[in-house]
Amino acid sequence: MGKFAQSKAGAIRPLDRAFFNRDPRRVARELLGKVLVRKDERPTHAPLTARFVEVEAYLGENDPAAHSAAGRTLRNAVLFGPPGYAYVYFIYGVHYCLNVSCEPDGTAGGVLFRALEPLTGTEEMAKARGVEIHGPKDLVSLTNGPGKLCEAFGITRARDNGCDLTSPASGLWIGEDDYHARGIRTTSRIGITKAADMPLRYLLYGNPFVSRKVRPK
DNA sequence: ATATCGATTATCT
DNA sequence: GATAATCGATATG
Repeated sequence: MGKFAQSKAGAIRPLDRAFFNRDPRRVARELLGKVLVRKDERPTHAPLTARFVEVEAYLGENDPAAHSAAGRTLRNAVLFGPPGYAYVYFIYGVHYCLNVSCEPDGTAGGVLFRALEPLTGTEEMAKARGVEIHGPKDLVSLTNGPGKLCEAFGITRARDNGCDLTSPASGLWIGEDDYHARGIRTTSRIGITKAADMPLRYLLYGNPFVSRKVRPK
């Protein structure tokens, strides 16, 4: 654990598949406060953990902004499969983004992971990101964006697309501890042009690790 | 503080 | 051949 880690995670229990076998809006809201875990095969290797503070729901074939809007392709096949699996895509020729599939097999729908609050393994995350951490405020830049969090966790399509996020055996999974998420807000989604006004972005209001600030109204 | 812009490639039309 | 669920750098108020 890095010397600037802010909060601790208690014992982390994996979420079950039923958690993801629901409407992506419900999954998105309830993912806030849960924990993303990366633990690779090396026994001496400390796990990377970080708490969800910002996600977006994508509604499958009825959502013009979703990658699944035009039907199943090789790229988006995971979204059409069973719930609880990682959909990783490559964007702008530069970045990876990570989603979890939702709803039953045959129904597309997913949640994009937009920002996390790092808990443990921050030194390795900084190394993966190519940044230096001099103080607590620098931790923000590790995981406050969908491309950044993938870089911090070493997530690529070749390595992680299709992996089971309900199983610690997969090395990348989602769990819960006793943390209770407070101050959930919704806004429109970021960076899209179609269906840009739907309020499907979920975040912890005031949390410094979200990708963009939200002004009070 | 906000705005604009270039990078770089898998994927689909 | 065009596009893209981003990021970091640079410019400007």
